[in-house]
Amino acid sequence: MAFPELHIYNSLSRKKEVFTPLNPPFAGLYVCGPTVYGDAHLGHARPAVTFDLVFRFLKHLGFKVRYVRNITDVGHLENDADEGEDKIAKKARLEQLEPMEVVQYYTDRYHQDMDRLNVLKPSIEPRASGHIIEQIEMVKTILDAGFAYVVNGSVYFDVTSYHEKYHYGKLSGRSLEDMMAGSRELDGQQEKKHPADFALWKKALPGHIMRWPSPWGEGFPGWHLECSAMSAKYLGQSFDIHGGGMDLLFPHHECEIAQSNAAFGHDAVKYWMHNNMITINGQKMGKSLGNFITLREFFDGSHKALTGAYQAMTIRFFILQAHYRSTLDFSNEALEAAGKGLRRLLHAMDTLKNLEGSDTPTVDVSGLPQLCRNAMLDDFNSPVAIAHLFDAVKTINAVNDGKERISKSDLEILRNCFDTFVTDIFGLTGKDDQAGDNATGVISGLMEIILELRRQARQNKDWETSDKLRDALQKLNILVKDGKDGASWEMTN
RNA sequence: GGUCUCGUGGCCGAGUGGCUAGGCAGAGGUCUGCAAAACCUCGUACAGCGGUUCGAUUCCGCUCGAGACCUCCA
Repeated sequence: MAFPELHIYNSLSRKKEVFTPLNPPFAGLYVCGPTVYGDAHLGHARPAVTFDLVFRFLKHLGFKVRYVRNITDVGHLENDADEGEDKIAKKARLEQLEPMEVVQYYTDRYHQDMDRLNVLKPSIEPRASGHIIEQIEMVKTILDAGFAYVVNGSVYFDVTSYHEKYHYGKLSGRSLEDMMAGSRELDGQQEKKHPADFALWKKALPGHIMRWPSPWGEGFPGWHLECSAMSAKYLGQSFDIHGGGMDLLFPHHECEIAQSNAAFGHDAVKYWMHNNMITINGQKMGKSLGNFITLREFFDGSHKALTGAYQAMTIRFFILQAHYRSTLDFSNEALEAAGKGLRRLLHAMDTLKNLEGSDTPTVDVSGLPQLCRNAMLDDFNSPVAIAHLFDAVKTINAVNDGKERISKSDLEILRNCFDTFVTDIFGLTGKDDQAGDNATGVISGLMEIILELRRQARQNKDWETSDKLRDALQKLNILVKDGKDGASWEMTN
């Protein structure tokens, strides 16, 4: 089977490259998932949606994709005054919970958020805590290869000796000398031979709750090891695409590269993809800055910076309307704009269902699928593909108004194109995700009754009753839309 | 300080050496009992200053400004 030329921007080469899978028709994709010690915020939605798009599009192209996205439940070290305390462990102690209880709680909530964003589940979602053995094995291999050393029950990666044979810093474009200058006093710094050395295995202090036995004593795996170990386990020692946020490029991914080379003797990853950050007031939204808004707060509008609640689909569309390598600035205005645009797009899809073909067409839309496809083949350029779809929206409306005519075959092409791109690839749906299926059914039943009563009132020119119903419904965020063929309604939060 | 991005019309955001995306807002219009919704029409913007070029928003240099990474971060 031949695949069309997909161009992917590779962070390693800093340019777009033609995607050539290692083992067609298979494609391996690994993405750094969340550390589950808090609710996911808008920033977490970016890689989730971005690589969901990659996942969906690769499948659309005919690849058999294995998508691995990990859950980090061992926690990374805190580098503040807490002397190397594990994030998960810290949260656990504060809340008087078992560490795994915290992990379970936030993992479940993460899944709920992802479901609402219509992010497909990855093929495998491995947990770091479930792969301690694999990580220990990898540390052993790196030690045997001579690229690590043991100090005091901890194992450190020896960047200096690694750099003699390989190139440490090739992903981030840093030199060892620079890192020397920029280093600062951290826990364990005295134990390291070089400031850039990083922990593969860390000895657990007495108060540390999360700990596992190892050849070097009780401890826990280093910050970067889990991704190397788990990607190798599920995708092999060489695989196609590794993704994650730009902020992980250094040191996390740089260290992953070093670990893989040290352990396997070659690079593991062919294409590195990095999504850019979401900003708020021009600044990165992030945990450390405390300027984040959780997805749940968006869904229910409870954060004080929000002027209202936003549907999950609005957030998804907002993200897709920007290219994944650009920063995306959040504001209420921008989100509202996205929501309205999305509604227009979905509304046109409805209209499309009812159009009829003509034998004397005045428009030609047969090129649309190729335009959308080409945009996506060019480094997943969803905003351009969406722009093409909006051009088609204009045509759809014109046909609907009787101003233009479309051929039956073009109509079929249009329907397929919207189904394929809007629904399958962009994962945008019009279904209301706020209420459960049961409640939704009841609501639409009630609305039918109410609108029928209102229709009767209007027939009798009883405008007072008609307007009263309309206004009352509006207060419940239900918008009544009077059209030529009667009224319809919509939830507007 | 080091490494690196970016600066597009009121807002969000694509893209390109010449043919000047798209969405939202705004203005006008169609429809409507009114309104809303829906639909149609309308905007030559690319930080500043130089340079290369027949021609630059797009290439180069400088200035100014913003941001990311260098420490956990998506």
